[in-house]
Amino acid sequence: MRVELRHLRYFVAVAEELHFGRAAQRLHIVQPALSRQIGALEREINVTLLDRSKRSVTLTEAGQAFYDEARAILQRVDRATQAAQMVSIGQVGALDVGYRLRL
Amino acid sequence: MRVELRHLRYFVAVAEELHFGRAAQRLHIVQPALSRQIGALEREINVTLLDRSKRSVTLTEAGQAFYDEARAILQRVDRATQAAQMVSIGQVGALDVGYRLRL
DNA sequence: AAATCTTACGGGTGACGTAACGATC
DNA sequence: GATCGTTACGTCACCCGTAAGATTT
Repeated sequence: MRVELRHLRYFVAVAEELHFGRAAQRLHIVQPALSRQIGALEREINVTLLDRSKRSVTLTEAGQAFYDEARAILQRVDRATQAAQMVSIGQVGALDVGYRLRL
Repeated sequence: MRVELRHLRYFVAVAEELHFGRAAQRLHIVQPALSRQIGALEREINVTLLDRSKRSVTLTEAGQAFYDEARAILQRVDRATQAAQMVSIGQVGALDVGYRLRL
């Protein structure tokens, strides 16, 4: 298995909600599906990201570090997509806006 | 559909090889599978990333921009994983190395 | 016992490989 | 006609939802 953006999207939701049920709702999936993917992620990178012991979910130190990175990565993917779209629109053959786009 | 790291990994391979056959070999998949995923990516973000017209594959302007970003994103995922592993190892309960890790 | 996360199990989507097709030189 | 990318088609993996289980309070 390899890490996919789905894993990051799911983990970010859990990290922000600190609750599998609410995170699952937010992702429009059910709790077991979310639990499995988080577990698969942790196994894949061989790191425990969440502490489920104390009746409440909390981030481990590694989980906090990974959360910050995951969020940044997801944002960067969005920005990369938008940038490509901008360049694409700005190209000859497409809608020529008549000026250079600042990226 | 949503963009996944698989799409970025595949696209980076094609962007570097500028040849679907060689890129597919490098990815240990067959050419049609690669072609489909690249097509799916282009459709998803609504951007033509590659020019297949002139007998040789070349990057469009948008493709070049997206390639740079994709590469950086993939590297960042690797670094995020490694960082989480470092923190994890450095935590109490795991193998305690006896000093603070520099991240 | 109620709430919450995990494990078991069956079904459907989609990623892949093989084969056929299209296009370019 | 050889090379290379795309489309068609069947198969299999895996992601998901439902149901059952484990655990904590």
